[in-house]
Amino acid sequence: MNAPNQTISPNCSDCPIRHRAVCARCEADELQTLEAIKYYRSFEAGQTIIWSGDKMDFVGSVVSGIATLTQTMEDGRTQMVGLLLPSDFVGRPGRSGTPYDVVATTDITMCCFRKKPFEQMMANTPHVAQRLLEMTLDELDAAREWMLVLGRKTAREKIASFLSILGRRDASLKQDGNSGPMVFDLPLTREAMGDYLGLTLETVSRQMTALKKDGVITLDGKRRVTVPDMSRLMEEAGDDADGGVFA
Amino acid sequence: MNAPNQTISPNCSDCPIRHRAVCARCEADELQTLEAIKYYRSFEAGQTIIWSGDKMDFVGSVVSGIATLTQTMEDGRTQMVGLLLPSDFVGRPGRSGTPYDVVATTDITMCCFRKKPFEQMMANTPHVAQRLLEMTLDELDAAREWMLVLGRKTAREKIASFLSILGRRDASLKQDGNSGPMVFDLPLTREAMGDYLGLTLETVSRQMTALKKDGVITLDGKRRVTVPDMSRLMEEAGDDADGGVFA
DNA sequence: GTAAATCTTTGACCCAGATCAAGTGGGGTT
DNA sequence: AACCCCACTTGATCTGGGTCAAAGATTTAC
Repeated sequence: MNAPNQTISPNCSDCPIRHRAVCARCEADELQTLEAIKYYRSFEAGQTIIWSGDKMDFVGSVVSGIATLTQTMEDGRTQMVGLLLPSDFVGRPGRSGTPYDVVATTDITMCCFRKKPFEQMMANTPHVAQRLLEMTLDELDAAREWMLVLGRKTAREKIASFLSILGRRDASLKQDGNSGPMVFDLPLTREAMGDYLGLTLETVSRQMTALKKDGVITLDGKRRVTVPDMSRLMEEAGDDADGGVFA
Repeated sequence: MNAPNQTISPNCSDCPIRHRAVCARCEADELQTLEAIKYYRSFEAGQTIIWSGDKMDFVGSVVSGIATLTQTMEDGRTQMVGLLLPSDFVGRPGRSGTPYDVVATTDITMCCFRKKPFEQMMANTPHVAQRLLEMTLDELDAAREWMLVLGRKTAREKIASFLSILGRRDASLKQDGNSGPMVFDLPLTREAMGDYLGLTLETVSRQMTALKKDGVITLDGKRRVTVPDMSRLMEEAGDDADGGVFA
């Protein structure tokens, strides 16, 4: 269906992901194999990277761009079950398929490893399996936190939770020393936000407007968000002050 | 807070969990250590096994009884994020705490391993880490499937999804050759079901009545459910015929 | 530069599920 | 047997968010 570009790159120095993903250890001696089997792959905005049920012959990390994990019912209702931002890992070592679609929301580049050799390497390198386990536990925590959002929060709280998570993710990526107001771009349309939050796009729009009116956020255009007071936003989200995990 | 009973048992022959959990391999040579450090722990219905935020110094499997994983907001809204049935594994190797409460719903017995030695063993036994990873991926799939339920399904579909998952879990435990109608007991109150499904207890009750009236299920008392036609139930749940994963 | 296609906002109305408020019924205890 | 305690059911009403519809506002295409 999609014919992705595919380029081989000899080293990982341009991966901005050392600190989170597996790729983080590309230079460790025992992982030189990773370096050897690594390749880059790009997809255009809107392309489906993997279809639900398809076999997936690689694992990898997002280098730049954004993708979503979505589940769809026969009648078209869809729920986003994950958001892949730069540095996030995709892949299910030991599994052949995915139970959800992976869709590029923007143009996206990924750093990939073919699954077979990756798994082989995993079997020989205990700490990689442990690292993978750790990442998977993070994702599980995030998914469970999101269950609370979906099951029990109001529309306003859902939007605030989303913005809060996104803002924190964004800040940690660009290593903001959280000084001053937080500014970031929404990587999703109102409809995609609705699919993440279990809301309609109209409700998303209305609640964004309401948060703006109440001074919780500022909008510059439709997509650029400024949060003058993070703790205020988290209060709106109904979170404990400490905030939560989200990958 | 809770002072659980604690008994040391010399072997795992009474664990009905060989096929799923880590304990499954108690007899493998390389895992004799597991046998050595194993112990049993019992909790009464209603006891909180671990409080959110507490450190958790063990991992283990449920031998008998049922426990729930729940998250609670300051104002008391709660969302169940997982259900632990016999054979399910609890624990976060490499993590010190849990981000949710683990509560015994019935009297429960668990087969536990102290975390330190368990982790040590994990580091030396690659396939255990891989097994753990696999189990965690299962849980992640289940959590994501549940996100679709919470975010996009109607009350009736939620109830049907819950019954369908529970019925299948129950059948696989007692190795039913799915012959004839499926019968099982609800391990949860209407309120707990509501907390799982993001509904109020009244809505749960009403939808149960409606499913009964429409012949999708039969109720014997409040808790015993009969499903005459499983595919009918799954249709009500809005699932693809193949059904989904749930741990 | 204008047209077409999106994405977003806003308004009017409606309905599924929440909330509030009585009941019902079974299982213990004395 | 009479009482209590809980889990559960059922009814009446309310409301947050969905649905339907119609404009803006941006971006893309030619």
